[in-house]
Amino acid sequence: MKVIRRLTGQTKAQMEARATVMKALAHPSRLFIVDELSRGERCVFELTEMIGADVSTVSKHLAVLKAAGILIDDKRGAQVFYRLRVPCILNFFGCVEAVLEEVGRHNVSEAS
Amino acid sequence: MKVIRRLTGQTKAQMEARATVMKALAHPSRLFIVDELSRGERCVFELTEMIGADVSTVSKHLAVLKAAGILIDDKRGAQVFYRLRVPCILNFFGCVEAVLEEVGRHNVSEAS
DNA sequence: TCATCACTTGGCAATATAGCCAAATCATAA
DNA sequence: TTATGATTTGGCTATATTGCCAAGTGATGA
Repeated sequence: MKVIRRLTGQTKAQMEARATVMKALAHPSRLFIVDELSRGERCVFELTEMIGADVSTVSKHLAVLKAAGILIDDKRGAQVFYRLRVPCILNFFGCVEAVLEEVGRHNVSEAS
Repeated sequence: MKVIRRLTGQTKAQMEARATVMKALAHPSRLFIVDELSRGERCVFELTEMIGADVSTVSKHLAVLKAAGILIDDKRGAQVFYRLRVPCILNFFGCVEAVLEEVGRHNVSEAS
C-alpha cells in the first residue's frame, strides 16, 4: 500500500510543536539573546543594555524563549540570570548562514 | 579595551537576516513542506492535497519559503515543482526535537 | 519600615501574519 | 481560439505579535 503523508493527527501535532520553537527564534532581538548567551549567562539588565529596548520588552522576549524551552532562568537575589538550556541551538546558525549565502549569491548573479 | 556586543549596525543586520529565515520556518504548514520536500520535489497540487488548505494558501507559504532562500521552484509546463535549496535545513530538526524533549521531560517531572 | 533596584505583568495601539474567496496568468489540449 | 488545469495574486477579515508605558512584585539596604 502507498502511504501518503498528511498534515493531520500526529504529524500536525509534531509540526506545531516544532513551529513553537522556531517562532521563539524568529525575532532579531531573540536571536541576539541566544547568540549572546552562547558566551555565558547574562542578567536581564545586561541584555537590555545591549539590545537598547525597554526592559519590559526584553523581559517578554526572554519569557518567550523560556516558554519554548530554549532558556533557563536562575534567580539570584534581585537579579535573574538566563542561560541556554540546549546549546545545540547554536548549530542552527551554520545552516541559516548557508541559506543567507545562497541568497546573496543568487541576488548578485541575477541582479534582481 | 572591553568590547561590548550591541544589537546595532552589522550585528543588527545579521540578526534581522537570520530572523527572516527563521520566520519562514516558523509555521506548521511550512515545516511540513520542508519535511516533505526532504523526500524529493513536489508540485503545488501534491502539497495542497497533503496539507488540506486552500491552494492559494499553500502557494503563499511556498512563496515565503522561496523568498527566504529555502526553496527553489522549477516550472515544468503548467506545474511548478519545489525542492529544498539548502538540504542542511534538515539538521535543524534534530536540535528542535532535543528542545522539545527537554520541555517534555520538564513538564512531566514538574507536573506544571 | 521605607526607598530603591531588578524584573515581570497588564494594557493598549501599531503592525504583521494567516487563510479564504475571487480574479488573473500561463501553458496545453481541443 | 476557446476551454481547462495549475498556480499566483489581490483583497479582505480575523488573529497574533511587538513594543512602549505604567503598575505590580520581590529582594536588599538604609
